[in-house]
Amino acid sequence: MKSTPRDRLLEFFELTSDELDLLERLRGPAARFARHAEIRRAGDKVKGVFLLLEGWVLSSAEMPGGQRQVLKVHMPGDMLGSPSMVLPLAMETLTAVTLATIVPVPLSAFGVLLGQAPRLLAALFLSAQQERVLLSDRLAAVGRATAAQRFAALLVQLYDRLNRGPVDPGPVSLHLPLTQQDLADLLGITVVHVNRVLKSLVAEGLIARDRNDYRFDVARLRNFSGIPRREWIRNPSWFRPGGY
Amino acid sequence: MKSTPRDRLLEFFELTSDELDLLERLRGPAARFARHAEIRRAGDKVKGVFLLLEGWVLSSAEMPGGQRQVLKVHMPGDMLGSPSMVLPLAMETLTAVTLATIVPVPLSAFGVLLGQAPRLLAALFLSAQQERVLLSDRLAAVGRATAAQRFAALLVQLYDRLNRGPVDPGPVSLHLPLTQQDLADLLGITVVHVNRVLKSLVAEGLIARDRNDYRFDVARLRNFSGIPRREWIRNPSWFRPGGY
DNA sequence: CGCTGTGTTGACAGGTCTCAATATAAGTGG
DNA sequence: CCACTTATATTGAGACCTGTCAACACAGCG
Repeated sequence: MKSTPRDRLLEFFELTSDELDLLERLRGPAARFARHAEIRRAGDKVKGVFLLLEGWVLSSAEMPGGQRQVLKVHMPGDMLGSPSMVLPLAMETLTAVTLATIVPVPLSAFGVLLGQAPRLLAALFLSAQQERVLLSDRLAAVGRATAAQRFAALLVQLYDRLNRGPVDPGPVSLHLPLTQQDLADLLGITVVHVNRVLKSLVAEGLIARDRNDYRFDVARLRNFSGIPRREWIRNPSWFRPGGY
Repeated sequence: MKSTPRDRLLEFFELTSDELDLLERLRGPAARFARHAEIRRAGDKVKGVFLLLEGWVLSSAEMPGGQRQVLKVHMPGDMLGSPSMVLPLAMETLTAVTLATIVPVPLSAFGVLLGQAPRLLAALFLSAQQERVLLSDRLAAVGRATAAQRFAALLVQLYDRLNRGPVDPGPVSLHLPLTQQDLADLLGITVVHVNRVLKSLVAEGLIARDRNDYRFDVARLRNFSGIPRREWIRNPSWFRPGGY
């Protein structure tokens, strides 16, 4: 039961099959990218957005010193590169972390979408607001939490995206196809320090780790991270896209 | 020539006067908030969004230890609290930093807006993407830059919002109605450290300061900060909201 | 005038980074 | 399948940035 772009658009309210079909028709041909391949670089001219069908992708900003800050871990169903839609030159580099299947959506096609399917546009609008919430949580963690708490927050956030249950379960396991360098760029710390933080979290019993497989108690780790659980609205009564 | 909500919505393309009038009609009565007054607290039930007509407002997330991370400095014309639109409980606390005039927009009214004016919705969608870009730049600065660079980035970003010229001017001056505690919560550092950083930036000649008035060379400070200048699209050819 | 918020400074502790070396896993070409 | 190369992980020592605690200066306000 993997997530698709449809699922992501249906996050907040239902859409008709006509609306969803429109999205399908606008798709370009799917392309595959190997691990570590760059789908688009920051600074490239913006030609469109991308739908992620399979695999994980990182979007990151690059600093002058060659450092990078990973902005988001994208999973199947995500729309990639949408913030750069308002820019002539892309702000984020998109890098595959696993073998990834991607469908480019040219800006012209996206314009049609926005013009012809107001309810779809509304879904995209709410989705953009959701992304702002997630980014804000990341900013709060990076700005005001210790490295260990940031890692805890990351683990929990990734878990939340993969399992959207109504309540926190007990111990769970999670496989991350990310290198410690990826984690460092995600958390805003050094590779060396990532390693030390992992060791200390294991020592304190907050997580268990075998390679890239992590086991932890969601509620306990979330509490440790300091980032609250986010509940999302669903079919809000105030929302009537498409008129009465 | 102060900015209004109209200006913000017109950032990316033109709107008809009918569309803008719709927005005006949905406004509730304006309210005023004194310096340091809280307009809404994180955790409050989300009842709507707010339009900022006058003054500056901070939106911030709060951490368990009582710490806070300021997410954005809002200026006249901004829509406040929109990320929380997808949440039952607000994620950000909104605090006036100057005497502020604010118009609440209930969610029901906002729903009407989204349903009846697809072009307005499109403008809001692009605006949300723009906010994602700005938030991402902040995350990159907080995650991968020194405290001095973060402050430089903040100064330049605030300048950019107040003066949107096509090219970086030479020396400019800027008054910030923010306490050093505000700056600390914005940059993810301590008040004490803010003070030290300011002193060192002055010592190196990158900024001049008199109280809350700062003078600096925009291009030089931007270069020091490591955050690139963002150019925004305007009337993109691909964008045809409302159909053909 | 005294209170309170804000700014400033110093000494010290702690978290994180840098540099550097080694270990382990993964990938490649023969 | 092995030998080699490369990527990734791990560990240590010391420097640096930033935080903590505490004291004092200064400004705004009643």
